[in-house]
Order: sequence, then structure tokens, then C-alpha cells
Amino acid sequence: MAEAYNHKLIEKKWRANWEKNPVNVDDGKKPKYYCLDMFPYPSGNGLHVGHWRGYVISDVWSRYKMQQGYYLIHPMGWDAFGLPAENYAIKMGVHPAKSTAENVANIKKQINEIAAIYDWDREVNTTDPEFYKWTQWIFVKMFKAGLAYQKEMPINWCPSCKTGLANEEVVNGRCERCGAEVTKKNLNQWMLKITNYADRLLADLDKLDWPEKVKKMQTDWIGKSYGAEVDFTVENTDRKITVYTTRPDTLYGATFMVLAPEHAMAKDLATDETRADVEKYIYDASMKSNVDRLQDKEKTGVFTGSYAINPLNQAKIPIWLSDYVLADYGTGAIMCVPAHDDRDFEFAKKFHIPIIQVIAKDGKEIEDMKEAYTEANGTMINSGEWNGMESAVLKKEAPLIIEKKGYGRKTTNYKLRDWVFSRQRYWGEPIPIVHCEKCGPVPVPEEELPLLLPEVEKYQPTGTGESPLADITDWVNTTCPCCGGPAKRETNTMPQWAGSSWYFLRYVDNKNKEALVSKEKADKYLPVDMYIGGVEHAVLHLLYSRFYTKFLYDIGAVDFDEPFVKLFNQGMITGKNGIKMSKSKGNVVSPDDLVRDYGCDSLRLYELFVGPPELDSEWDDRGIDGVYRFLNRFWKMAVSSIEANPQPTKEMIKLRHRMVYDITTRLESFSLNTVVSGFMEYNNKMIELSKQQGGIDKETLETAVILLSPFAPHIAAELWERLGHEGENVFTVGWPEYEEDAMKDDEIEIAVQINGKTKATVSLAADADKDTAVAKAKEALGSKLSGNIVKEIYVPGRIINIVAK
RNA sequence: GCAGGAGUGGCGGAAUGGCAGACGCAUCAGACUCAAAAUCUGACGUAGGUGACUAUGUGUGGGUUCAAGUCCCAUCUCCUGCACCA
Repeated sequence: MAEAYNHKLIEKKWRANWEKNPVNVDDGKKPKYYCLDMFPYPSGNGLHVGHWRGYVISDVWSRYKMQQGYYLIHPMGWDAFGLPAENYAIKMGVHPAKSTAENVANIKKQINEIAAIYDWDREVNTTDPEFYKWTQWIFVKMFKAGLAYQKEMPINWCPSCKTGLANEEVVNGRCERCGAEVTKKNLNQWMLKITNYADRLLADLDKLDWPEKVKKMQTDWIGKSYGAEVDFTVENTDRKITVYTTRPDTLYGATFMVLAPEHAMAKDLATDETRADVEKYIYDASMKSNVDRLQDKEKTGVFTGSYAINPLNQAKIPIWLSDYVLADYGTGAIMCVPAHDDRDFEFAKKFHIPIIQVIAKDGKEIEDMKEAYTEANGTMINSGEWNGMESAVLKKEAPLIIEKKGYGRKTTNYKLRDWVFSRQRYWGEPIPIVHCEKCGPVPVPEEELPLLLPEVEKYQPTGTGESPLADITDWVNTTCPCCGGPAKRETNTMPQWAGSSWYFLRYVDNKNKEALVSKEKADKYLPVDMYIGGVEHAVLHLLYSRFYTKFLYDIGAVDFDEPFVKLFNQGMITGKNGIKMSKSKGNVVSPDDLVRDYGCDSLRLYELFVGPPELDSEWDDRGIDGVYRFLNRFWKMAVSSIEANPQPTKEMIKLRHRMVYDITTRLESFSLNTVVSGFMEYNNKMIELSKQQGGIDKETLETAVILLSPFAPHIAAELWERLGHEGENVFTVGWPEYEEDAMKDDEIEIAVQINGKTKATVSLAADADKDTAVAKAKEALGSKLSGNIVKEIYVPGRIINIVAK
């Protein structure tokens, strides 16, 4: 009776072994492979099976690379500053430093249960002063480069989190973190000039081996458009209003102009008759939240009483205010061509403004226009000297024509805005700036960094727009590094994204006191070859990281300008009916019990087996029995094979090569769920072959164990030892290779069809010629074949199809 | 509204244009057992037939092809992202 599979004993034994004998060692000769997980923030809830999946995927991939001869950079760390950690601390009534440390310890313990080969010597924590020293250093460098600046403006304000937010953190008018409605608040903010990098951030997407979806999301977020600015004069004045348009070809069709209510000139355009209405409209608009403004489908507006003059034809058009025009895009003012824009059309209809068609649709003017004709496709009409031109051509040429005539200029625009970088919260990196009345904002000298986050009693957000740090007068009051006079410290802190925008650089040189990362180590270990994580950071962390990396490249800190060569987004694990796992829904599945009952190896396999790694999957506990049974059967087959030690048969050799081929190709294409089913298939076949001689041959078994080692490391290590390799590291023996010739069958089964419908199967030599194959097929079909044979198709190794009438 | 992804048994899912449903879960039957669990063997899309078998079948409707889950056109549903960006 063969010894049964005991996951508890095996896993305990090997866990202890690996602690003493690390499997991933840098001998200085191996090439590096950097496989990175998006580092977690240390939440109090711990890990659920969904977090596990990402870590298992990255570990399997890492171990595969290790098996191929790479030295791995496979680190882990903690994104521990920021709102989630701080909000948790406030809820629990403890200091965030304390709760963060506790949560880190707890999650680290849970992560170790995965048996991933993280190199804990490389661990980083964004709240560690030795780490945030460099987060602050980057800010100082950006300040010196003119990329960090202050601006007073109405920003997105989360009344629940009591802090300002970046555009990227506002989702459908709500706070990305807590879901509260975002309002506007006028604050003096630190901004990062990410817009300086808009073109490079857009263009370099082409270099990246990333999911198309993420590239598209970033492209849309950057939102580059081409067009022209056109200057209109306000009638009877010498004041100008500049509008931005992507459709200068339709300039003759402009019948009115609309300004955002926040436009600097909005109030001034009012006349005595309209002043009351205009001021009321501006006030009402200022009171609306983002959510309201988005939900108001129906257009509203007010006529200012003033008119603008179209520089092209001197036409006099009314100037309106409406909140459908955004203040912070383009110039905050637009020319409106109702005939060729849906929004302008709707507005014109509602307020009875004339509509002039300037592009012929299907060669003619539309009589009773029911909707705008928005395509730039047709001949120009009602357009003076432009009449007869093709709209598509004019669209491209008009910006230059307008520029030459002095009516405006060719421009590009971006949806991307500068990054609101300050937070009115305690738990973040202090912004290393000192405000001096004489010298203005002065950066803390680099040699004085880190600027420590002071200990405080009261760390709750104030809600006033000031950070809790503002209360610590003896911290705030300081001297100017420049002139030595009295000065005050900046009291806002950085957003959570500050640390996560560059942490991956620090892993490879995490103890360096002289530099963010040494030149030598950066060149040797960076950039990241494979980055694995959820898709939720597509326009947040992934965009910010690219921006930071480009900046660090520009100042010569690193030698590459894209941080992540390849990106893989794993799908989410949800509870029943696709509902996101959360504590409040009560559908969180904890991995702890599953590890106890089935073992780490089983759970690792099942995490992959639930479905394609890139898609969301519903978790169903029952399925884990299947992989657990597989491991039991594999174990039983293996130990009895070791005992029987049979000579390899032709069948076994063939199976070995095919197994290597199948597992490798599936793994290479990241089809990890079918790798697991492949193991099951081949195990079933090995069990079948075992029946003849009490087992399968040693080499085939060894091959299977190596193939399995990245997926189920404990059982693989144990069986490798039992196969006579005591003291050897199964994880670095090398990935097995296959030979095409050894996989081939001499005789194959092939389907025989009549008119595309399978009617029989025949077995014939793999290299049989057409005549032989067709003859055999006809024989097998016998009386089923009737009528005239029109065509005989034979695809060797695939099919025989006889077309008969 | 725009863009992307997906629709295959009771369920999760598999199929370089070539025998649809691999692999697994659940279910049912049998073996072992005093019994249960575990394990092993088998059945398992639908309809008809005792049966070998026959017909039918990958959201819906067309098309290309000797051959379509796969390619093309149209259409419906669901999910994700963006959303008055001029």
C-alpha cells in the first residue's frame, strides 16, 4: 500500500527547508528577470482569495523564469501612506503608524502562506523615512525643474475624506476611495506639471507590451486633439475672446458663442438688462456639484447681452453662458456651429438660435434639419471663399489658413490636466517646502531630507482645507534655508501615489543611503520586465509611474524612460453572482481555512484553475476538491512509480515530449487555467500507462515534477528528493525541452466526413498519401456513401471529407 | 451616446477553420464497506430508439468555405471603461 499524500507534513518540511536554503540566488552570472506585483496597502481586513490569485500568477511566472535560468527580482513591499491606512486608523481609534505596522505584520504572515519566493531583503515601506526621503527628493528635483508649482484654484474636494483630489481620483463625480460626491473648493494647491509630458506619455505607449485596453484608456485620458484657436472680438470693444475648436472648417457656420460660467470675462459681458440673470446663472453654476452637473442632461444657459464678431465674415453672433462648456479645457469658450455639432444643435433648438449648414450632406442642403450633421464629409457651402472645398481637406488646412490671416493659431489640446498633488491629511509625506516671505517657496535642502512627519496627538482631518500639521506651531515655524529669516513649513502632505510612483526602483537597492538607486544596480536590475496587477490603476498609478520614470530619466537618475516593459492585468475574483468581495457584503472567502484543509499547493492550483487569469471569476469553494484529488492521484502514481522503477516504453517517451510541449505552450501564452487542466490530463494518461508495469519511467516522472514545480512547489520538492535528488534544488534544474519527432504517432485516427458531417473514423499511417487515405475512408463508409462523388478532400493528420451529390 | 470585452451542457470552462463540450465541479448508477466517508469503475447537451444508431445543437438572422463556436455582415443581451473635452 503506497503512502498517502500528506500536504501538512510535506509543506511544513519544505517551508522550513527553503528558509534555510533560499532557492533564488544571484551568482552574478545569471541574467536577471524582474517580475513585480502591485504592492498592497496594508488594510486591516487581510487577504482574500482574490489577492491570492495575483500573487500566485506572478509567482508561477517568476518560478518559470527561474527554472529557465534567470536570477529573479521578485520583491514585495507596502504602500502604507495614504487615505485607506489613515481612515482605517481613525475608525479603529489608533495612530496610523501603529495600525499600519500591525497590518503589515499580519498581511506579511498571510502572504508567506502562498509560498511565493519573495525576496524579503528587498522589502520597502513607503512610510519608512529612509524610503520617503527619496519620495521627497524627487519632489524637490521636480520643484527645481519647474514641474512642481502652486496654484490657487477650485479643485475637487471630497467632503468625506476632507481633502483635495486629483482628477484621476474622481470617478463619475464621486471620490474614488469612499464614493462621496465630490464638490469644488478653492484652495492653494501644489500641482505637478504632468501635462509637460503629455506628448511623450502618449507616444511611448507604442513601445509597451501592455494590454490594448490599458493603452487605450491612457490614450483617452491624455485625450490629445488637433484644432485651432480663433480670436473673436466683442462687438463695440477692443476685447477679444479666444475659442478652441477642432472643426475650424465649420467657422462660417458659427451662429453663437458659449462661455463657461467660470470664464474670466463672463460677468463683464453682461449688460444692464441681463446683469441680474447672468449673475444668478453664474452663482447657480458655482453651487452645483460635479454629480449634478453630469446628471443635468437638459441644456441650460443665459444670454449675456453682448455679441462677438466672426473674424472671417464679420458676422455678429450672440454670446451665451452655459455650464456645458468646461472652464478648464481649451480656452473655456467655444464657437457654436449647431448644424454640425450635437450639443450646439440641442442648445440652438432650445433657445431658437439660427442654424447654418456649411457642409453639404449627400451633396445637398438639408431642408428641415432634425439632427446635427457631425461628419467632416462633404463639400463646403455657405462658406464664402471656402465654398466647394472638401470638408475633410479643409479641416486639416483651416488652422494654418486662420493662422496666416491672423485670426488665430493652430493648436493642440489635451484632456490631461496637471496633477493636484497636495492633500490636507496627516498620513503622508510632508511636502519639503518652506515658505519665506522674502524668498517665496524654498525647497528643504536635499541633505536635510528626510523631512520627518512629526508625531501628533490629533491627526484627524480638519476639513478646513488645512492639514492637521498646521496646528503644530513649533514644527511649522522654521527658518528659511535661503536667507535664514523666519519662515513657515508647508503643511500639506503628498498623495498616496507619490510613493507608489517610483517604489519599484527602490527594491533593487533598498538600503542605499546615498542615492535613490545606484547607477550600477539600476543598470543591472531595471526596468521591470513583467508587472502584474489589477486593471483599476490604468490611469492612476500606471500613468503616474510613467511620468515619474520619464522625469527621473530626464535628470539622469535612471537610464530608461518606461518603467514596465510588459503588463498583465489579472481578473478579479468575485463572490457569487459576480459581486465584488467585501466585508460589508459578507462574501469574503479567506484563504486561511483552505490552506489548512487542502494545503498551499492545492489552493495555488485552484486559484489558477478557476478560469482564464485575465478574466473575472466567481469563486466556488467546491471546485478545490478537484485539484486536491488530482494532487492525491499524482502523488500515488509517483510514489508507486518510484518503487516500481520501470523501463521507459515508447508510449511513455511520447507522452513525456507531448507533456512538455503542451504545458510549455500553454504557459507561454499565459493560459494558466489550461496548464492546470493539462496536468490533470497527462496525469490521467500516466495512470493509464502505469497499469502495465506498476508505474511510469523515472525520466518521465522527473519531467512531470519539474513542470509542476512552479505551480505546486512543495509536492514537487518532496518528489524530487524521493527521486534520488536529495540536497538538489528542483527549481533551478532547468525547464525541460521537447523534440517534435518524439511526439509523433505512426498511426493516427482521423475523421471521415460526407459533405462535412462526420460519418466514420479510420486509422491510417500519419504520412499516408491521398489515394490510400481516401480508399480507406470509402471502405470505412461502405454503404453510407451514395451519389456522385464531386470532390475528395484529404488534409493529412486532420480530416477526410468526401463531397457527394 | 462612444470605445473595448464577452455570450458554448445543471455549473466553471476547453477547442492553430478540421470528430464541439477537453479538464474539473455537481448529479446518477455500480464496486468496496455491517454502514458511512474516502477511493475505484461507468453514465452524464437535447429529442427519438431496448439497442448499434439517427436527427439536432456554441445568443439571433444571413453570408463565405469541401468544412464555421472560430472568418465576414447585420442584430439582441450582458459586463467594463469614458462620457457635454467643442
